Amino acid sequence: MGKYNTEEEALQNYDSKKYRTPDGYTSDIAIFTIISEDMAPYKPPNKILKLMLIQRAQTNAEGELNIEGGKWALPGGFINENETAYEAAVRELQEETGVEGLKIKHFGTYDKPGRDKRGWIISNAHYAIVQESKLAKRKAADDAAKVELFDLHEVEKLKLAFDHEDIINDAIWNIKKDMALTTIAKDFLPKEFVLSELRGVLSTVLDEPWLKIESQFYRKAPSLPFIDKVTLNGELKKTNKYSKKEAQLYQFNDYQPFVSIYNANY
Amino acid sequence: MGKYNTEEEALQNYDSKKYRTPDGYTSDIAIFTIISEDMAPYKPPNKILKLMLIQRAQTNAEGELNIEGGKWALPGGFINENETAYEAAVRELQEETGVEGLKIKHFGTYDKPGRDKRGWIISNAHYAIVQESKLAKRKAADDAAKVELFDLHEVEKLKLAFDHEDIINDAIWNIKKDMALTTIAKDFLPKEFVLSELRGVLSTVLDEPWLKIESQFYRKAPSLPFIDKVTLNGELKKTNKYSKKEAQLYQFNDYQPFVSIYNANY
DNA sequence: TTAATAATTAACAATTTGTTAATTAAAATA
DNA sequence: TATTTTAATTAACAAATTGTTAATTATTAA
Repeated sequence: MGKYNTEEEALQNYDSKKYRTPDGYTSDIAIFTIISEDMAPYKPPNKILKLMLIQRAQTNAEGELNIEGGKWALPGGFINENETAYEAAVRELQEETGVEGLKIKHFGTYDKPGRDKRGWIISNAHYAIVQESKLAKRKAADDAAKVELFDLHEVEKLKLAFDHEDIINDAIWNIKKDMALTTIAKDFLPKEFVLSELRGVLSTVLDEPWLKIESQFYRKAPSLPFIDKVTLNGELKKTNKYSKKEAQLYQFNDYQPFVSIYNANY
Repeated sequence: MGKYNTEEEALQNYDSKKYRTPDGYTSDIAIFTIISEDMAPYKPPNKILKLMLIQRAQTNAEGELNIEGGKWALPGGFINENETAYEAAVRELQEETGVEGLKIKHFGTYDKPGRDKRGWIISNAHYAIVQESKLAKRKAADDAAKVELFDLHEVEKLKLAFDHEDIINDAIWNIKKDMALTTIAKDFLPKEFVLSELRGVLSTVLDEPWLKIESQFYRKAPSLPFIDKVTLNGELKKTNKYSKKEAQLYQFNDYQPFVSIYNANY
């Protein structure tokens, strides 16, 4: 027979100090945006994937030297007891950039011993997709000296804090995977878009022959089951935003594509 | 000028108690196996996906009432300061089942406030794939009263501890996704297998027409780029293990298939 | 008026599907 | 021994989809 007869008694006696517990629980966010460079009128703009990073301040609000000060890092912060890592990421995205209601996804946990000199600190990594326009009102937060958007090849050259180089590489890998396997492309696009815009977004991360060869993409795309031609009272809705001839507008529908390696095209 | 002039000084002064920290950091593992039921000689066996669960003991080693005692749960335990969640999962898999060197994958973090009555306890969820034969030597561990393999539809009826129902549903969803998109089927198969075995493994979790319709699967499968026909000094290697007529043996190669929803077959 | 441009359609051979049927080899049965 | 049964494998063929090249369609710019 045990010392405690009810779960209540056992709970009251539970000692969380029996095990060594983490010194911190944090959320980091890789914030991606795709910027459009207008090359010429009546031409689809160049699209480039960018990652938002902050430069950690040398000193904190109290004037103390900051850990990993001066290095570039993913925005993020400590998780509160009454929220999940995901909720903290949403909150921090709002705090860091002032934007909300965006696509955000947890993709990994980083807990390698020694990753943070301050102690046993666990990071939950998320990526977020933000429309370029919304990032305009971004502002430097408490700990951030600077906020900047980087090309992915520029990121490689930066001095990054903690294990953020690993996290960023995983984030990029995850966004590529999701771009190929899910309809997240829609989070980088306006509600109604033309095929060249869709191709531009996909091309920022994917490098497959069916995408690179224009004619192949344009022949297959109109019959993809998860996008529809936009109609306006029975008429096909078209636009001249990027071309002289009118181009058909498309929008994503609710179809959830499911693919497999066993019936794919190779 | 800050109070500290070097990072060393700042670090020494860093107070991990400034933030509320978690009360525990754990790893849980959904251990899957596929059991083969021989239906008749010269017939491919029925394959069924099973999940290994433990029944939490009513009392612990000290005779105290156990939290969530009597309920079924995923095996798992506390993570040590000097290891990652993944390493803890590997260690615990070894402790629980005595097996090692298996496919194991982290698929989620569970940290909803209130998920564990003992406090702010975070779980990192993994799934593992274990050959049925290796599970034979499984044994009940410290906290476990019983260890059992369950069909997925049996699991739904069990009283599960903590938020393990959510974790298990996510584990099943992840194993389906990975079965469709990666070559993990190989972890459920012998090194050399016949097409009916491969189809049996895929069918335990997938329910697509190209798989259900026998003739379609058998016509397409031989040309999949990630499996090869096994040869033995120039000759095709065949077997009679499940059929009267000899069947071709196949093995996975290193080809990493990459699929996308934009050039899939619908 | 003409050239240039991006979107779109057309055309067609090559390949891949979906489907049904035939063939093969060994075991089980009569 | 002859016949039937079974699972694997091949064959056959129409339908659909690809890969590829070329033509067509509105515009704008020259």
